Amino acid sequence: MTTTRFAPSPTGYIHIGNVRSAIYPYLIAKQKNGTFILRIEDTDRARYVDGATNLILETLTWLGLAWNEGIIVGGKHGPYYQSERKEIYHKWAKKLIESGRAYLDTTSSEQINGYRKADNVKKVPYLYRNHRPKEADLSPEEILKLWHEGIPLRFKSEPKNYEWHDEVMGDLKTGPEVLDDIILIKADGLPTYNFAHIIDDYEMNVTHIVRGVEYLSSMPNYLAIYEALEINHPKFVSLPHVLAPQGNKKLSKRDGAKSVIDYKDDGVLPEAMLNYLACLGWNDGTEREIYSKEELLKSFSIDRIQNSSARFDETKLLWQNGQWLRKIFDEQGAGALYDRTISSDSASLKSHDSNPDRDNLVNFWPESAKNYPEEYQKSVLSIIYDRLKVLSDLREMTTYFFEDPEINVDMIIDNRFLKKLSEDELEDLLKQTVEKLSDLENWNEDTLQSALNSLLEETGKKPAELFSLIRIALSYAPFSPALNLTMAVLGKERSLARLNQAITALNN
RNA sequence: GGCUCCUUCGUCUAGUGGUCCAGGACGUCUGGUUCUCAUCCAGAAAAUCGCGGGUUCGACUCCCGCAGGAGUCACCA
Repeated sequence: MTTTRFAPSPTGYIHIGNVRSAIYPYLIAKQKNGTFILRIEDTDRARYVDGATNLILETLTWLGLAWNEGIIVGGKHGPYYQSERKEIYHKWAKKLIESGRAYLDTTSSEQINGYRKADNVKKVPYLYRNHRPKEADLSPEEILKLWHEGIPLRFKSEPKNYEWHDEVMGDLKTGPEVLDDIILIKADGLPTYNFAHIIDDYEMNVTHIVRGVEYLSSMPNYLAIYEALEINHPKFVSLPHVLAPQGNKKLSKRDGAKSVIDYKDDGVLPEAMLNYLACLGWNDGTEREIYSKEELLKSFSIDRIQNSSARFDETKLLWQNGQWLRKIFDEQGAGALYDRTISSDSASLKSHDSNPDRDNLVNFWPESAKNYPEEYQKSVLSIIYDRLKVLSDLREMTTYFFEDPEINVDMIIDNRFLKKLSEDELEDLLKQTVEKLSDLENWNEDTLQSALNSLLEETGKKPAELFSLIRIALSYAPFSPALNLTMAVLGKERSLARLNQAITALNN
């Protein structure tokens, strides 16, 4: 029976750099019909952040990583908050005291700092075990009698070599110099991570510990504890770091690593996020790029996890998102996408009416859209879905077409087709357009199309240049339905007014 | 500094001794298609496989050394 766990501490949000230690254990457990546990490691009361647990729940739920044992859902190995498991840790700690492998740390922090400095000056590595107090030699009975809250309990290490196997990193080994007397139970009576996770994983029958490589250097100390406790250790799966887009640093909150859940508000689909993250540092050896959760469950294997770190690339994430957007739109219709939008923010979109026609996104247009013919609305709908890269753009895009746009000359100047042209030239082209269109007597799609065509001939510009200019001047949108349709819908007066506005804006 | 890990196109990666003068994807550039913009399609540029030795008929692939990068040395996880 495969059992894995995700064991975050509630000290903040889950960011891109550490969410793979939830995704991979989920896949490992679920593909074998095993158990995926969610345990909260809240033994550090100082760093506890209110609401962090909810953020974790929200993130996992959004990604579709359902745990079948843990907080909220319960299970036979609870409680799943470490802060509620104190007695269990103390029971195991006593076992270590009784076997002579744990002792009371009576050293003050000032003393410890002194040792550290002295060792530094002597250029020898600081190890606590070189400075054990005489109380370390007390008999188990005496230690048990003296132990009370306020005194930390330390592991009594024995220097030796360790060799072990990591499912990702392979065979590893270290020398005796890395072993030290680490704290098992802190002065406040709660265990350290180092001790607590070993006990919990054992009691919860965890078969694979999936965690970041930063724990690798602590491995010998953990192995020593397993040994002293006379219990078998799970398999170790160490995940390489995710690097920040720039530099060579591990992605971390300090460097502005974004919360995974923030991407939800940005309009990234959970399918795309899961797909991208799972494939960052893992692949099945084929050239496949798109995986649903079900497909990941089928293809995933631990031995194909990369052992070098990977850089987070938002561009590729957005590409993935575009793929998924289109996939879901094609397979499930606009309503399915809309449901995902409304769950985050529906500021400028009409709120969910009772019994809406889910398959017709037009129902969710802002009020102002009603002033436009249905044909135009539908055209806008298809044009938007063809171009959508990020779901939240939907909100902004509706304003391009249905609200009065805000003038932004930079959009013209920075346009990839227009930046080759001078501002005078742009202004000239717009003036010619206004002149041509002013003469138009019948203002409809057909007459507009022929007017645009002859304008193209007269100016000798490339279609992409002339039409991009007119499009932006008209709608301030980077794309739009066909120009003739747009102008027909806007009407002569409004179209010309917007073009003239753009001319004025260019002048300033 | 000690210890440990890592090192193939800008980025994610394929590659387990010959089929690799290194393949795919993102991004970039060019062209085509669709009503002009997104998509889609085609093509191009892009890695002396970190460096130096060795083993071998033959190495990106095995061994050794070096360099660079990262992680870790808490009563944090």
